Amino acid sequence: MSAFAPTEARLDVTRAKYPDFPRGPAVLVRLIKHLFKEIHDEANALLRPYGLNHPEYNILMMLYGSPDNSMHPSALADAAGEKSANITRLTTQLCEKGYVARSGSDTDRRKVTLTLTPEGLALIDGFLPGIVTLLHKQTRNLTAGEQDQLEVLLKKMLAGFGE
Amino acid sequence: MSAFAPTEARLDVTRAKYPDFPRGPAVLVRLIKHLFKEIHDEANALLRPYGLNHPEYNILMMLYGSPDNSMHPSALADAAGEKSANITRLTTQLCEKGYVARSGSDTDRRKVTLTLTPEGLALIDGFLPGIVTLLHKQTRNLTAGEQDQLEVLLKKMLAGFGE
DNA sequence: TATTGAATATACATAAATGAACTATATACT
DNA sequence: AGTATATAGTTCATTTATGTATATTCAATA
Repeated sequence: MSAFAPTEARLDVTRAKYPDFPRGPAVLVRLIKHLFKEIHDEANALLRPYGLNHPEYNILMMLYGSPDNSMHPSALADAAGEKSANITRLTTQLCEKGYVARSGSDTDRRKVTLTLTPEGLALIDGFLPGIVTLLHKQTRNLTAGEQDQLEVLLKKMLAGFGE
Repeated sequence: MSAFAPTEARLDVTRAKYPDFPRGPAVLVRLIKHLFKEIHDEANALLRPYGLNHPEYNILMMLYGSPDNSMHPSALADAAGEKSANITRLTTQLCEKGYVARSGSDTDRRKVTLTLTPEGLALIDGFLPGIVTLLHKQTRNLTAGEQDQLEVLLKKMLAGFGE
């Protein structure tokens, strides 16, 4: 039935050996891992024809989510959840492909500005319809009300981190 | 305030440029990415003193979740969500560290059985208290009822994949 | 029983991510 | 001004993950 059932069975075995292991929290964590993996894999499959992988897509979308289509590498690292060294590598690739442009800042010459090129914007316009379809597909089992509920609960859970 | 607020701001910008982009589904997907990253990072930090990373921990726990503390590589790959080539590498490491033993199967000699050694079990006993504490910490913002609700919704969402 | 096909595990080459210096610029303090 | 401290970004070595090809074994069947 569900692909998650074996995970719950393993959890039962674990709890038989180690009764303190908390079922609820463990299930939630494993569900999130499973969902992340599914989301990640499906997005990767969709993006492959465009010559992009998931991290590259993320970077393009972070830039697209900025009013002027541009960000500094450190902000980008923060937004995309990548290490700054990785941002350098990924944005270099995107520059080489012509989707992103690097330019220096006048006010602070340490800073670098990364901006979507017209080609980058065109690429985004190209894959966004597929992404929209995918997003709807990935949440199709939830009603609008359930999506709202889920959003509230996930935000609440996330707020408990890093304190 | 919330570390998630900038993500929502970016989403608003995106929707201004591309109105079809579905807010609810996109928020859910990004929340799951954020949560996964936090969970992953915190677990890694906890496990580092034991000389383990998250995938290695996962493998140990999958074996521990089996009644006889053992599994075949392909089942392990499935359970841990890793590619089988990666399972070979990871279990080789764990064998070298003495936490897992490889042995051939009598009935089907293609198969290899991976089993937790006494040292592996002792290691698990060593880190499990910390894991239990971490799991409680990661879900502390949710009441028991909310955890149940969240579990139901996540399972429902997960069921929509791969059909 | 010999042969083909499918499944399993691994080896090897390639790609991606991380962590620890390193360079250059900016800010703060005396 | 001059020195220390902090920050931005990159480079490089190492670790980690993935994809492809290969070897081994079992099952089916001619």
